[in-house]
Amino acid sequence: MKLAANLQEQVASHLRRRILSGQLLPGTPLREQSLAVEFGISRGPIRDALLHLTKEGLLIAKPNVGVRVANEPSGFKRNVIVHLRREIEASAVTAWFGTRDPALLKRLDDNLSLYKDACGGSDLGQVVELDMAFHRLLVETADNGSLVDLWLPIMLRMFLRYSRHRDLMESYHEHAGIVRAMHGGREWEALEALKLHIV
Amino acid sequence: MKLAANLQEQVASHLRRRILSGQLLPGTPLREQSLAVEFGISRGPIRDALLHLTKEGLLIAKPNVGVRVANEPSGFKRNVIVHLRREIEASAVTAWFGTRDPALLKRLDDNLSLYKDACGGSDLGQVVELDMAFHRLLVETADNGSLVDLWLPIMLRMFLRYSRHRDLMESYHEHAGIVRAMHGGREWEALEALKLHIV
DNA sequence: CGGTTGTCATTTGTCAACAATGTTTGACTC
DNA sequence: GAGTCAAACATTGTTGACAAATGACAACCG
Repeated sequence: MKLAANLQEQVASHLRRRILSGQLLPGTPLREQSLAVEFGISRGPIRDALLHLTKEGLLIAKPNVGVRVANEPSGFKRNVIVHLRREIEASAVTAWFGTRDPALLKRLDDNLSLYKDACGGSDLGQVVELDMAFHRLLVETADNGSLVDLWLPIMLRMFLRYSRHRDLMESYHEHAGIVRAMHGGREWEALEALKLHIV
Repeated sequence: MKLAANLQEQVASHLRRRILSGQLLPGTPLREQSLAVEFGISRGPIRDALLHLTKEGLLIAKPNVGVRVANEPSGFKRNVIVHLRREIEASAVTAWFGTRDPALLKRLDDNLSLYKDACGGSDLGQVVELDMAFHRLLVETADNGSLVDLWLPIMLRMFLRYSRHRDLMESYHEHAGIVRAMHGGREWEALEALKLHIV
């Protein structure tokens, strides 16, 4: 985890985690002034952070009224999101099989062992963090990470209902299966496992 | 064109148009202070607007340094973007064929006639505007427009190289072909025309 | 001469006060 | 008692001043 230099990023990261871990439920309003006193800073950086999160799809904003935590996507929208994520991550994995850079495998292995522990524990925020980190690693490797900014808002919208749709340990085994196929150089198997994992 | 109440939106729209129409080339730095005096307002709303456009992918930001107009996506990234746009817009059109609401056809027809004129003229900004409006109409109809915020940043990134990759009049005929198939209730033909149009 | 350090101008980051807008409350009318 | 209006409040929008970070360039040292 890298710590951001500017307040804006710090606030954004903090709020993002609180939303994704379910501490802030959909519909909860976020007031600039309250957050400012909570973080002990002025409203400026708070505004920037809220704008960030709004564009990422985690908050929705109404002019002159404020922002609140976004609702889970509808079934229709979620279905589209699933296909988009598959498209992006599959493209990245396919690209990796062109190079088979072992550096990625190392990082995925490291992530996996942490993820396994987290799934056993009770810190949902940690689980979300590592799950996202895993997929981010996949996306980052392709084309100098050019897909990340495309992928992130899509991923985040999907994770708005994270807590409700997953058996954590099963999720770990799916990750492990993907990495195993990559280790073995079995491209089709990796892509298939990835596709089945993203639902 | 709807005029936004707050300065932030006005600035964002204005800059967005200048970028998409090619008046601001990739790499061009945008300084908060300069823009503030140019628009005759303070730096606050400018900041917000730049943050907006950064999240939309039109600008890239470096902390403590500033923003500049983003480069065209790489070939690899562009290819992914094409698939994402196809997925989103095809989903929307498929959903429309479930209802066949004639209101959309009316709006598309109106857009088409304006678009035809624009493609004949020389105002590239106008052409871009109407082209985006056409596809936005498609996306907006499905699921109460829930796909728009997903679709917009993807669309915008693709339009960063708008001027270079299109014969305008041919683009018009492709739009017309899609609408024709929708009028006739020929779903497969509409989807196929859409897929061929997005390249 | 190559590299390093210090200074300076430029630009973004942060802040607190003020203005404008939206929402709620409560009196007033019918 | 239901509806309407206005005033009070809460919240976001905007502003200008100040602080901190960055990059360029010149002076300095090896």
